[in-house]
Amino acid sequence: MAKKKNKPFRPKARRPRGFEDRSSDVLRAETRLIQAAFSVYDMHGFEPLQTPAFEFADALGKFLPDEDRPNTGVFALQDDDEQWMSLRYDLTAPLARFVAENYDALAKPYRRYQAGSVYRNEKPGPGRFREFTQCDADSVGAAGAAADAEMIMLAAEVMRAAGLKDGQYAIRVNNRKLLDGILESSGVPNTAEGAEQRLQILRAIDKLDRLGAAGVEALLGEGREDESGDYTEGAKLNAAGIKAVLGFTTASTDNRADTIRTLESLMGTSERGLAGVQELIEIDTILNAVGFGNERVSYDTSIVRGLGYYTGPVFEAELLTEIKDRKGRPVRIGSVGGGGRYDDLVSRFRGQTVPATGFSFGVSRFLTALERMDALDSSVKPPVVICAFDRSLMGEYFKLAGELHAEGIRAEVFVGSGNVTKQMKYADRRHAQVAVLMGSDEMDAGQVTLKDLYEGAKAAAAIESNEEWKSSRPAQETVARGQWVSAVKAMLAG
RNA sequence: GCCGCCUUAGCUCAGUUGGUUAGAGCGCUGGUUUGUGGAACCAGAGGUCCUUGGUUCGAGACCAAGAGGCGGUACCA
Repeated sequence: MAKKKNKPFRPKARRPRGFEDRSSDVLRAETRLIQAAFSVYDMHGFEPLQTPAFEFADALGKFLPDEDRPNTGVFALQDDDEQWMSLRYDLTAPLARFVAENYDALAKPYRRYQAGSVYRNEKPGPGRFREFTQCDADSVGAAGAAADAEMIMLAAEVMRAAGLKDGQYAIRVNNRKLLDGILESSGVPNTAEGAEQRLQILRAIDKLDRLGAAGVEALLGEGREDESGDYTEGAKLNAAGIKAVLGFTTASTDNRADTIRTLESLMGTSERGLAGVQELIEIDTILNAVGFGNERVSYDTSIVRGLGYYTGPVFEAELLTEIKDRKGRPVRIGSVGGGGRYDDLVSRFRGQTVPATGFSFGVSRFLTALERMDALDSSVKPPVVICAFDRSLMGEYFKLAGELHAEGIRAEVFVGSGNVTKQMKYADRRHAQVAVLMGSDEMDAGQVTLKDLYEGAKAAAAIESNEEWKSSRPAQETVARGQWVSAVKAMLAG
C-alpha cells in the first residue's frame, strides 16, 4: 500500500446531514413568502418578535437531554455554568417563555408574529431537515372563539398573500372537544389516564388519507403490521368506540352549516362535545359576517393535528390543485401549515392557565407545494453587467452602475480580473441580458456601447465561422452617454 | 427506531473470472482570439475508487464493521 506522504491537512468541504445550504432562488422565494405573511399579520395589528435560537432546556419543556438519549430530539449543550441550553425546536415554546417572563408588561391579548430557524435532532427524511424555517402568528390571553376565528381568517389571508387564488387552498377546521365528547361516551375519560390512549387515537385518525378506513380501524383497535413487518400498537378501543370514532371523522361535509347540524345531533348529551359545537357556531357567525365562504374555510372532522397539546379548535391550511377528483372537488396536495388553541403552555411557568391560539407554517414545505402548483413567481432579473474595459476608468464604471441603480435597475461592475473575453463569459454565466462596454474610445466620444446578449445568442445560431461572429458583433449598439439609461431600459423591455 | 437500495473526477457513469500507471462524456481552467459571450480546434488541472480492518503474492473489485446518501415505515414538540 502507498505510504502516507506529508500532505497538508485539508478539511473535507461538507455539511452535517440534515443541514442545507439555501441559495439565490430559494432564498428569494422564502424571503418573499415570509414578507407576504408578515404584511398580513402587521395589517391586523400583530407585533413582530424575535427570540434567541438558544433557550434553557427546562424552559423549552418536555424534551430534556437525559443520560440514555443525550442527543435525540433537541440539540443541547452545557453553558460554562453547567446549565443545559437547547436550540429551539419550534417558536411556540419560546413564545410561552417570553410571555411568562414579561407577563405584567404585555397588553393582553398579546398578538405577535415571528419567523426563524428551528432545530430538531432526528433523522432527516424527504423534505425534512434538522434545521428549517417556521413562520408563526399567535394570540395569547384571549379565551374566546373570536381569537380562533381571527387566526383562521389570517391563515386564509396568508394563502392569498402567497399568491394563491381562492379555490387553490382551503382552511379546514375541527375542534378537539368534539372528539373528546365522542370518546367520553366510548369509555375513554378526558383525564390524565386517558391521555396516552387519546394520543394514539389522534395519530390513527391522522393516517386516514394514507392508510384508508381499514388501516385506521386496525390502529384504533388491536394494532397494525405494515409491509416491512413493523408492528404498530393500536389504541385498543372496543368495537362500538371504533365505529363511533370512524363515524365522527366522516361526519363533515363541504358546508359549514350542515356540518354543525350533524355534529349537534352526534354529540348527544356530552357537555364537552356540545361546547365544541358552540365554538364552531361562534366562529361560523364571524366568518359569515366577514364573507369567508365554505370555499375558503370549511369544517372537517378528519383534521386532527398530531400534537397532544391542542385543547380546542384546530385547523390546517391545505393546498388544492386545479385538477378535480371524481366528485368534481379540487384534489388535495396536502397540509402546508396549521394551528389551533393551546391553553396550557404558559401555565408551566405561572401556575395559572393562559389561553392561547396560533397559526404556523413551514416555509420551505409551503414553497415546495407552491412550486408544484406553478404558483411561484420567483423572477428576479439578472443584473446588467458593466465590463471593466479599462482599469483607469473604474470610477466611471461605478458611476454608470449608480445611474442604473437610481432607476431601480440591477447592475454591477465587473470587479474580477481578466480580459474582455472573460468578462463577456462572466456576463453570460450570470444570465445577464445587457452588457455595457465603455473603453477609452467611447469615453472620449461621450458614448456607451450596449450589447443585448439574449438577441446576440439568437443571432449566433446562424453564424458558422469565428471570423464572422467576431466581426458582425450582433445585437449591439453605441449610444450617446446622455441617452444610455433609456437605451438600456428599451433593451430590457424589448 | 425498523426494512430495502446505493457510494469510482465538479456532474452522469464505465471499469472483464482479483493482475502493472483507474477511464469516458459533459463541465472547469488556459490558449488559438489581451475591444467582445456562441461554435470549432489544441492543451491542462482535477481521484485517500466513502472509511477502517480482514482475506490474498496482489483488492476499486472478495469478506466484516462503520460512516454517508436515497427510498419506505414509525415518530414528529
